[in-house]
Amino acid sequence: MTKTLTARERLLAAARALFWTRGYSNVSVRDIAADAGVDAALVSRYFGGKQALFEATLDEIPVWDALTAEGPAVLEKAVESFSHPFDPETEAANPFSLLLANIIDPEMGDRIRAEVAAQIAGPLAARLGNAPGHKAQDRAAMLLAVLFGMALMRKNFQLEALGEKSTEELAAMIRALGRAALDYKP
Amino acid sequence: MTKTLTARERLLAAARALFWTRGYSNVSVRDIAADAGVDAALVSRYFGGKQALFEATLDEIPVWDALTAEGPAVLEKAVESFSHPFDPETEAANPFSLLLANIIDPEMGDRIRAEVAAQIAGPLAARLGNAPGHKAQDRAAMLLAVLFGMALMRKNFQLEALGEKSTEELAAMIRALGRAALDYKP
DNA sequence: CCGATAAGTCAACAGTTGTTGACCTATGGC
DNA sequence: GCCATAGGTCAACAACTGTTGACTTATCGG
Repeated sequence: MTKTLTARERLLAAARALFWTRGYSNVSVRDIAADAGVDAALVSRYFGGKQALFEATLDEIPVWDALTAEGPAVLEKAVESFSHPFDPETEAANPFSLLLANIIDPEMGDRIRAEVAAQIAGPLAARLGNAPGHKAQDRAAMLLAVLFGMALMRKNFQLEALGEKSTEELAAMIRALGRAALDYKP
Repeated sequence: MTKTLTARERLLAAARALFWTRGYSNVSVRDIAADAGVDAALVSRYFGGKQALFEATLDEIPVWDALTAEGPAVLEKAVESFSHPFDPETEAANPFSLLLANIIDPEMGDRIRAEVAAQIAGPLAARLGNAPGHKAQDRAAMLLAVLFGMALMRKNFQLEALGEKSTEELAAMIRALGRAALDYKP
């Protein structure tokens, strides 16, 4: 029976939803506490402070689908994970939103950069593999640029052309750009 | 003789440099005043407040090169304006940095979205023009995704693979993705 | 039933934010 | 010389930030 979550759990859930969408320094501990329905002092009590609470939400990032795929499925999984419809509810649990929302942050930018390098860019390059005239790191960077670029245009810049597109149409657009990234030869 | 700038001018210059790189809510009026070497009260005196000062810096955005070009030169100008080496000095005057740094901001996000739609995405789509099976808005959105995506990977996420690249190498990568964007057919 | 301990509230702290009104201080016209 | 005025400083304000320690309340073992 999980009807009554503990205050700690409610804080963590509220923190994730807010941090992942608005960014670290745009969220106060009082905002989080209010959403969780508890006192703000509990953030320091239970987690040790605002920074530690943010760090705790980072531990909840799931492993990226595309990194467990093989061969051509890597691109297809990557495309899939970036073409879901834009729903503000779901968005609070989207790890890529977290990265975008906090990469600008003056306090957490470095932390996010490290996370991306270690959990996303590095593993992706390793999975793409090297080939003659095909530096894996370059193609990984280009693929990520395409994926995050399309997410940015759709969710943050909210370009009119992308707002109305279905999952399939979006997937086709991202797939076309993703192929160009993976086919790139210097 | 412009040896001694007026306090108003120094405030505007400092505000642009800070707002365009760190983002609106990550900069305090005291930060700006300190950089300008004047009192923070002058921000409200001369501009009417922090928001009005930010708005004043938006008026200094130059017209994007690519929007004055014709035919294939549109892509080439666009590529060029996104492949300059990453220099923190120059960056403070880069309008695309401004857009990236403030699109997340809870207070200024809407303002930036409007700016992009009116000054960038709209004009670009108009310049690309429609053709059978070639919706201009779609291709404009994809091109912008490629451009901003690569800028994001290079300057914000600071991917290792892109840090060492020369202007020509970067231009080649962005050009390859840009072509895929403009060639896209649904 | 009773006391210990966990779970949570409350008020207060010191620091920072944007903004305001009172004040100072050069400069130039008469 | 004098004083009006633009140009600028200073101290203070209310609101908000993260964090702390004292306090209250509920739960449960004996």
